[in-house]
Amino acid sequence: MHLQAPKGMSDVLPPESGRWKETIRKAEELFDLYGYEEIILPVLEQTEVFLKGIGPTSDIVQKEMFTFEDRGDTSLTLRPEGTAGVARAFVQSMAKYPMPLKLYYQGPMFRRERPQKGRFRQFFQLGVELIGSAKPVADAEVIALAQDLMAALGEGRIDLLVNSVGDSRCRPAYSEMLRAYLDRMEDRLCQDCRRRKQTNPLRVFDCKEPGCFQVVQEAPRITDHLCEKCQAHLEETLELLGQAQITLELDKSLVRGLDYYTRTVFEFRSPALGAQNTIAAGGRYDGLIESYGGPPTPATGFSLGLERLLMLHSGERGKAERAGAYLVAEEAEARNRAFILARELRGRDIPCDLDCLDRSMKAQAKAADRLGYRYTVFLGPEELASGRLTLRNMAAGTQESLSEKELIARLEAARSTASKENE
RNA sequence: GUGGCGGUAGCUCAGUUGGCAGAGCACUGGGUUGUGGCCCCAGAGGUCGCGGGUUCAAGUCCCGUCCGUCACCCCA
Repeated sequence: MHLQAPKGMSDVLPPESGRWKETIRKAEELFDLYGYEEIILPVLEQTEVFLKGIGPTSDIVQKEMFTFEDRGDTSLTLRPEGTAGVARAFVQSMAKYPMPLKLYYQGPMFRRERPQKGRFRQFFQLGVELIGSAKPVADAEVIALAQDLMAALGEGRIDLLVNSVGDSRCRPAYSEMLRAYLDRMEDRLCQDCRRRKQTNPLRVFDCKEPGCFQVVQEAPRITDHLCEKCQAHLEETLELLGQAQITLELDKSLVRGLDYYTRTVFEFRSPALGAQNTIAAGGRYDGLIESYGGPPTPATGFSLGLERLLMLHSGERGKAERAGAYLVAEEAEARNRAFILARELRGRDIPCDLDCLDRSMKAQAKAADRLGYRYTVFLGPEELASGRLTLRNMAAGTQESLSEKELIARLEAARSTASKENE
């Protein structure tokens, strides 16, 4: 029997893992720049958290959650997204914190879907939540932050789509209007949309069937039926984003799958991806925290799919480059010296490595090249006899004979040059 | 949950009307380069996804099953 990772869950191997780490590090730098602090949450929540937050009729809750009974009395679920957990933690422990609260989170999310390009059962999200402000400037800030993330970490064209889905005042009336319209057009809708019409009429806007597309062209848009306050909120948000020189498209058919969204919703999409082309998405959720039993608290945020973001970087894989040295040694005595020298170098923060497979000098030199070390140190028979070591600069192909002391000094000097270059 | 395509060496794949399981890359040893990259020689590496069936004979044909992939559904 072959052991393998569960369906839709993959190992992130080096050197890919290095790119992950680097991307996460840059994102965190940006979060910090905007004044967000990390909240570290459990990967499991009581199932109730997601039922109430995401909505019992949503697909995520209906068929995509990894849910199990914990010793028979509590139903637990692997988190399918991050916002519900943040809201739960807020109500549990942070309701008295000074507002606004600016939080970011990162980690794996889980949805039991059929995997395809850009969609996995375990996927890694980075997200931010700005809690406590109902003002358009809050929406504009998280969108601006997301935009900066795209600019710093994305590649190629990335489109920003924005819309408003209204609030508890204007959305119910609109939903009725839309459903009535769709009822009249029923015979032109596909099977899926006839079902959607009942469960979540807004989603008909997402359908790719040509017939439905035509029907939707003529359909009333939520954006044209917002109440006064939602309308003003949208206009102010767009105004701020315009002033910030952020280019976007007001997409009146943009809707989102999670029930908790109110007013502003947005998505960043790349045409370079497959069918799953949303890299980051989010919006406002003014009712969520109150629905968890907390004080009425407006909030807005977004999350980003790391795998999808990284998929944009096609094939560019530079050879790994390492400061420091690879130590090549032939005979047993030389190998022992290399081992001691490696400890000495590492103690001085100089990266180094050496053979542990008893391989030939040639194979070791090859390894030095493959691993990308800037220097190779040779402890061959000649070096052993003379007591001096050979330091070879791999890029230049030059080398010199040095005492161990001189060699260490040389590598230390090179290390500080290297760290300056990286800044 | 539904559908299309696929599964042969670590990776990418070839394998004829059923007839001894192959190539390139990577890997290991060696030659050459003063000691890596280029080149040359040699070597190691395979339950042909798994189970059943047809056949003298199955990687190849049939059935089932698992896994992967892309799309639908839905979503980061």
